[in-house]
Amino acid sequence: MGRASKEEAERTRARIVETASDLFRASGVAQVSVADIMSAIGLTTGGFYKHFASKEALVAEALELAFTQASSNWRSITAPHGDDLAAQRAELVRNYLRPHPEKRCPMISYSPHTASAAAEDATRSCYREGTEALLDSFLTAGRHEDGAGERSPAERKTMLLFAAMIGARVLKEAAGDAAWAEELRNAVIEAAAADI
Amino acid sequence: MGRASKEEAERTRARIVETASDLFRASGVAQVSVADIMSAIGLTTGGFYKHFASKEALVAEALELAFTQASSNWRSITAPHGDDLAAQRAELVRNYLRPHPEKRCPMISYSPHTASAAAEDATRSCYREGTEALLDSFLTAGRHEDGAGERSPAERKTMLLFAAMIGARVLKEAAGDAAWAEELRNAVIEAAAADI
DNA sequence: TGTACATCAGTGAACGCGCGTTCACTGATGTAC
DNA sequence: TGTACATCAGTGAACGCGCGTTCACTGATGTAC
Repeated sequence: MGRASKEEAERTRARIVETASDLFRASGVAQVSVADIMSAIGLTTGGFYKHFASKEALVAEALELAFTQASSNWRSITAPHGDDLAAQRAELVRNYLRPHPEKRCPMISYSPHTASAAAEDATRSCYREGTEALLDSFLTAGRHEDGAGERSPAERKTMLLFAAMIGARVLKEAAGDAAWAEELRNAVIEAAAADI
Repeated sequence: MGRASKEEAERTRARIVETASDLFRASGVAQVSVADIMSAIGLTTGGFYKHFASKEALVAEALELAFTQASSNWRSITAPHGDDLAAQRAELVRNYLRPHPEKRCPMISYSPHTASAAAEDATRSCYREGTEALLDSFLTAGRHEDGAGERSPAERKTMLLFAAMIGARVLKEAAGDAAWAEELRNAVIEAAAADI
């Protein structure tokens, strides 16, 4: 043991953020303890506080990373469809509503924590900005329209789709298998494919 | 103190469920302790276990009550609009997306708990059935169509709206004030009013 | 109807557990000469 | 370059706290005679 080198320490810090980001995303912030995270990377609990002032301080960084990963994942999904924007958006929705046990959506996984009083302002800002980035990315996958003015009717319909895709997953995750959950999923996918 | 009468005990039990239902709905299951509930009705913690085997057993009953109240609330919203089904549905959406700090939506408040491993099957079934009832109520507010066969295209669009309304609120509650949250809300309301 | 006893709703302290955080300690790393 | 000392990443036990649950106890209610 003994003191770790500067490079090692920096790598440890990064691994804490990466591991926490994955675990929080899979199970939620409240369900994952500091000890869970540290033992997942083979260290003991106490060392955590050499890198972060509190668990909450980690949450903000983990959330930021989760949004970065989600953003890049969305780009990789839309990219193959070139200029066919409706196809891009439809593929995004289809992929979003496919069941992934591990890679859940940060907008959903972190929402209970962020909505609670325990969340610091930094966490909430991060959530706000991360979600806005995903929404923007979703909008440009549906329609090109630069200009910070009013949303076009088409954009407002795309926003409806965005909300629907998230609502469908929230209900699905809470309800598990249910005929209506499958129907909701299909209704959202159909609407995405049909340009509403 | 001493032993309470049968009628009193029955009333106590009912008050526990009512109080828990309100508190869980406002703050989430994990954020409300057994002591919180009991002290809210002026009793001490220990007495709780004369009525329920565990906190989890209460959750299922509280959730059922919350869904019953939400259902009856939805009926009171749609009722004044008589046969104008589009207006019924639009009013439901508008009301749902109005901010109420206390009367949050059980589908949202209970979702983190129900989605977690801590939830018993009874709780999950209750969530499933309660949500199905609200969805059915939302569908018949949008369109009359009895017959358990395939959903009509119009019904599938109404299901999209249902998911969107919930997704918009989840994001709004986590993000708080944000321009895009307001835009999402307006997009969903607009779609409801316009029959999509 | 009156009496003696059993029941059991509610009390409040205690238990056990998990968790976030702290702390004295270790020893390799970094630094000053 | 070599040496002596300070730093500090990581250890692992301990602390404090909140929470779900248990338990011995109280005394009014319910019941059996």
